[in-house]
Amino acid sequence: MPVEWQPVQQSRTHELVLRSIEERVIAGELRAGDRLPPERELAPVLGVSRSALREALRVLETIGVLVAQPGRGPDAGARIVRNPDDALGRLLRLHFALGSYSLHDVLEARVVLERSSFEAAACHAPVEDLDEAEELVAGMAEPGITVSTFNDLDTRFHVLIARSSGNALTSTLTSAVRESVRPLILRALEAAEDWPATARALNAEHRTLLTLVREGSGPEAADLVEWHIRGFHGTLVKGPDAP
Amino acid sequence: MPVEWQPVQQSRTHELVLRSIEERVIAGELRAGDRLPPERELAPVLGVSRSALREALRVLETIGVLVAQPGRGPDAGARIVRNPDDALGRLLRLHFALGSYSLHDVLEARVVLERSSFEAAACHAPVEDLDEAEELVAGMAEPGITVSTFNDLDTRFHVLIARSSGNALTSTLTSAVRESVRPLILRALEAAEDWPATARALNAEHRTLLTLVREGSGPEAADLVEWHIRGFHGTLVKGPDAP
DNA sequence: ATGCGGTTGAGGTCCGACCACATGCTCGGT
DNA sequence: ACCGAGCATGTGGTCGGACCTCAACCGCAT
Repeated sequence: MPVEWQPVQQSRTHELVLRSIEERVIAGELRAGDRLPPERELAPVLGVSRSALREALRVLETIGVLVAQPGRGPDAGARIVRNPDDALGRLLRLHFALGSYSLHDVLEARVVLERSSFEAAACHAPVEDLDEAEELVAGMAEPGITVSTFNDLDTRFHVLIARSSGNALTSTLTSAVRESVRPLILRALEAAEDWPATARALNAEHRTLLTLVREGSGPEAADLVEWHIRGFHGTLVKGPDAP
Repeated sequence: MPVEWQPVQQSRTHELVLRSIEERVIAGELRAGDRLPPERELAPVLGVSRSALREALRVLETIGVLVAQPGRGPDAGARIVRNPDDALGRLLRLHFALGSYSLHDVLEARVVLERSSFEAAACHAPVEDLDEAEELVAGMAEPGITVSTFNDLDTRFHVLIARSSGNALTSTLTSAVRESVRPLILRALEAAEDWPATARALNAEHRTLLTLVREGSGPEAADLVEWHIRGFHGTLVKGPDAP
């Protein structure tokens, strides 16, 4: 009485290679900073062609686990690294574009993640991060600021707070989720009726948020950022979205 | 007075291909279900070799945006799909193994995400999902259950609730985060002093959680799941972790 | 000692060939 | 007319070799 019939997946070679390297990483035999043997050596050792190996390496590269550099120095070759942010960002961006996730889903995720970020940041954010955030807010207060620059600084503001919360994982997730809706937000801002007023209003919230974080008022900051995000997304769905 | 000097990034060919396809996806020209031209046609059109194209396709495949099947039917060839879960799972698993994220980070992320999941599930989870969850809980109550099976069912329980919350994004994230610590949890459970008692205690919490969700008590369910997860991770850090 | 060019080894790219597989069609037998 | 065996075709998957670019290194000439 088998519970379920699962399709027996024949493995393509590069998947085998991938699994092999993956296992080494999970077993702790490969750690950040380690170097892999040159492709031309590793391929015959694994018993596959260089193409197959290269495809596996490429996958690891897009996951943010590997970087490769030509040349000869100590930095050359394939090295294990830890750079999840880009990979996660691209992943969510594409899937959001494909409609795997609705705008509502992203909104809720942002609220949940950023509430947590701001609450944690209020507890233990380094002052230098807050000073940097201050500069970003100041930058956004610039009169005559373009939509694009504002969007840029806004993203960096939210991501910075997430990073300063001390939690690398939620920081990465926050960043990726924020990135995934960036083009949408950009379009919405461009369609705003009174752009300077909108910018001023949004930035007033940023300033208040920063103040709350500085004085350690975690819950208040969390509530405000939820309101901030929800308000923002509210203008999104009412934006240039009537098919 | 240039604002910043940015390193001019020479792009590797497959990155260009990737960007090109990515743009089509984001622009909405490529949608889920669409098929790409055969590799042998597409490569010369893009002006690159098949190898370079294949590397780009491989990347898209690991992101969960593409699947490829040989053969000739209507299902053959490269098709755009939406399957973010595996990709995200592998990504977090590897990065957790590499130490990009501490156990504490994962704990906090789980708490935040699953609180949200359970709260939302209490509001609008389909009854069939809850019935399925009921079965999982019953399965975990089985006397003499092995650690491995329990871990399996536990994972499915949490992921199921996340999915039934109606938010695809937080569901994916929850699932991926839970998966990333699965081997760790497995080891911790195996090291438990009184395994049957531990299993009973954990499952009593599951049952209560399910009841709370059924009766729509969102906040209570959220609080309990936070306690549930924190307690669990508490045994983790005190577990077989003394080097 | 210094500066410059060749050498070397790394990844990046390309090409051409073959393999495995599933579909779809043709052809022959019934 | 029907039906099954078997070949043709088109797809991704794999392989091996060749060449390119790049960066460090070595050694010669200044």
